[in-house]
Amino acid sequence: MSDIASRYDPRIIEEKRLKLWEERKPFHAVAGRSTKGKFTIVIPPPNVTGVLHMGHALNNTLQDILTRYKRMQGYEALWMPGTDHAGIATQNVVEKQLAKEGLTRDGLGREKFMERLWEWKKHHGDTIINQLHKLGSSCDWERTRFTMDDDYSDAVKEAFVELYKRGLIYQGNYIINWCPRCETALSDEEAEHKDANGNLWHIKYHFKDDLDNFVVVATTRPETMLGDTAVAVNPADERYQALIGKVLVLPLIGRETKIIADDFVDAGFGSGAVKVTPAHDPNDFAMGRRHGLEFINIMHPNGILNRNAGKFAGLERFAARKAIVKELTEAGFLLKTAPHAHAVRRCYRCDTIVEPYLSKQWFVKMQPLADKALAAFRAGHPRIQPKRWEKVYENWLVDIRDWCISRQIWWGHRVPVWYDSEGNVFCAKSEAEALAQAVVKHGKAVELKQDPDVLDTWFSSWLWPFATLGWPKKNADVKFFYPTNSLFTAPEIIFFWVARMVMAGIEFMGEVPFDDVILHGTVRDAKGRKMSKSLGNAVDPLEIISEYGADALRLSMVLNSGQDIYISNEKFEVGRNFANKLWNASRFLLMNIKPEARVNDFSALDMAQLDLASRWVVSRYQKALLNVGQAIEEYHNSEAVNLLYEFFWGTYCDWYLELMKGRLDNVNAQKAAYLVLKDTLKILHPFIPFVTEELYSQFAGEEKILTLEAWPVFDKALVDEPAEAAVGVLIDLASGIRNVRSQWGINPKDQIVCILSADQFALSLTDNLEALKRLLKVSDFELRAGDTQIRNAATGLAGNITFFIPLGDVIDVVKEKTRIEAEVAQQEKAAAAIEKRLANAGFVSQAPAEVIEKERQRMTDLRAKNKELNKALASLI
RNA sequence: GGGCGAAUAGCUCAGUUGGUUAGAGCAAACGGUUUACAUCCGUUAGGCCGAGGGUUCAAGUCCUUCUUCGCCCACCA
Repeated sequence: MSDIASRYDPRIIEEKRLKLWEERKPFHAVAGRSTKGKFTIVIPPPNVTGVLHMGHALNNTLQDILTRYKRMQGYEALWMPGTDHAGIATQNVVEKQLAKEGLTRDGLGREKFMERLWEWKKHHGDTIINQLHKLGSSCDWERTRFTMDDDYSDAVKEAFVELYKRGLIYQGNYIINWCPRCETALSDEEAEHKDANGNLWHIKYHFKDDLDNFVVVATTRPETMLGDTAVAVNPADERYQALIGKVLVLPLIGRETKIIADDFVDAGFGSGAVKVTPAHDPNDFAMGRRHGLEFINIMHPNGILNRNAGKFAGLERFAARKAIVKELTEAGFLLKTAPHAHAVRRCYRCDTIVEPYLSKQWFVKMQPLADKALAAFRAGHPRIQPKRWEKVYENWLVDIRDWCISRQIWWGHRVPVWYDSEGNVFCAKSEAEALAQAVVKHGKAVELKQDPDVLDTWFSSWLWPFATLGWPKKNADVKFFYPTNSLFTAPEIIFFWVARMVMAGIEFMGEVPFDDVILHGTVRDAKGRKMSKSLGNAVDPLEIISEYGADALRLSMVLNSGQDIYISNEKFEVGRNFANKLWNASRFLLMNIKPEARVNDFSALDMAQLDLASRWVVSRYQKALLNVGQAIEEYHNSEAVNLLYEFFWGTYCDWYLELMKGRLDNVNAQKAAYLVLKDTLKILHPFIPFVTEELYSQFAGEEKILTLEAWPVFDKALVDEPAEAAVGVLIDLASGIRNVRSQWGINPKDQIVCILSADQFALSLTDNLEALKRLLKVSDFELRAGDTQIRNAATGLAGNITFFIPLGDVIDVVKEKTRIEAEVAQQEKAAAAIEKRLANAGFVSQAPAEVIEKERQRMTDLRAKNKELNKALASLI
């Protein structure tokens, strides 16, 4: 240990710790093992296609902090890892790969395509899990789950069949969000609104019996006119009342269409007349149903116009738009084109503009589920942090809409529904069960065909908190670890995932799946932009780990976590430097303390004989321990790290270790120094697991798994307010003077030793030392001049009082004078302000007595301090 | 269009139910280092707390209006 390197190298140490964790598997959680109970977190399963990015790094660091902390506290802590099959995303990846080989999924066929998908999963599926290891995540890796594992599929089928039985799943023809590129339905959440600058085209629809006159309709999607089956006006709109029922002729294609009246129409918008395309617009669909209109689908699923589009058939939808506008213009039907900003829905996976499309899909009836979730939420479950998201969550539940869960892709859980030749539906967990149902119905075996569609990825993820534990089996894990305690995730998936997990939890387990939901910020670059591959501003966590270390990555990220997190390379230096400081402070101790000073706990300290500085640092440590624990419990991680940073660096290293240097022969003090640092390593461990565990092991003389060591217990008896006050004064005094710090010390008899440097101002401190002596009740103290520097100066300039002042310091004395003068003025100003306040009749009559007393005391203190400062000032000149 | 949030030092943020002279880290400038650490130590400078109005003995903190930014939701063709 004495030849321990003076610089911390995270690469070597982290690799070593990771190997040890792999061998010993310390993160494995066993149901029922701890008497203190469980602590459960489920990981937000990253997409199996994913590679670790900064968002994951933050998310997983936060989870790891809490998991390690709870584990140290004696809870049976389970952090459940896993990945999500990410239906559309994964299929897209593999399709791209196929495209490179000149293959398509249709060309390959469902079976072969699925083989390719599984092959891909086998080779690339563990990438992100491996990367999570490197971050130091203390997941129970043996339990790693994938949302398409066999037993997980059982859970998905169970959920579907159960909801179907309960009447909460239905199939129907509705307008849904359709992505023509992915050729699948999307849920409302998967079709994101994005602002776009479009046009509002005003088109003339002429009357059949009066071709010279016309009605003007405005549209942002002129190609949909090919599917128009009515024009609607508001029944109260006087301009159109007489025209209701009249027949119009659709431009370009000549189909006849009627004017209908519907309250939906806003007379104030555009011309007040709306073209109605029931098969290609959700509102028009509703109107179509109300008025019994014809539904004309003009488009193939891939966005190419079909034969209902007449001469425009075969054109892609936007090419068709262009062509139609051109023809309308040429034929004189286009009245005007006005620029129009509006929101367009886009596929959240491929950003393609979504087409409202009429098709037969499976839906979950959400109202009954949402009602229960809402009731639970209003009873306080789950708690959401930060609180401002609570309303967002609540509003979504209030305005709940049914969930379209079928997808026309292949990668995913197949809809567990079979049809007979007549189209009868048999919903069952297996084909055999479906067949049995069919036999009951028909009295004989018939041939069944399974629904070709798969389920929305989120239909499996919403079961994550209990399906990962083994549900629908009622095993010990489910019983012990459910419900989970905390869920850490990004606000983006509050609807996709969080709200739906709550619903599933209530529906299938009878209990909300987590107590707390912590929504953390987005990781951004230094300029505040979201990190993205396309912007090229993404910081790769793996690069940071190899350059600065995983500990540095974690510490810096947590330290910088406010609402959003702004990341740039130099921020990781803070974390790296901290780990190095920790390394060196430990090195210093190990080099300087005797073996018998390496004691186990504070009971080994002889408190009665302990020097002032050690009593001080022990007391400060106890307070840090208390506050850090509290901050972690409240999820205020950045605060916890700040406290630790300040305590370890600012208190322990900058002051205590420096004071220690004067009395390295005191074994009792060595014990204190050792104990405080050893415990500091413990409370730092959840944040920076690698370096702390390595050093802790060095201290122990054997390899330790720090997350399995007990969290230190706060001991109120070790809090020593007088010692804190006394050393506080010392520090106050010393801080004001350049370079005095290392010349201050407290000897084993609790006497202050002041070795004055070549700084004349220091001499003036005699007065302050007298005051300090009184305060500390120290019977005698030494004033000793003489370090190398002073001696050197003295040799050259003996006999002259100015020999204490090296030439450059004259300027410093002047500076010091200026500084004190400014301080005096400032304090006088403050004292005057308080005096004024005290003279204020309203203050005296209305402020609480203790506030007044405090203010009085403050004023007295300020004035007294000023007196002292003035004296010091006088002695300067 | 509806809702939510933010605005404090050059940057990132603290600032507890109104009650010290508004703090810290980073960056900057200056200075230091034979003796754990230059990934170190010290010092300095830098703020009408976004703007206006109000409540109060007292406002960074509470109320109100405005400005700017961010986020979420949304079927006005």
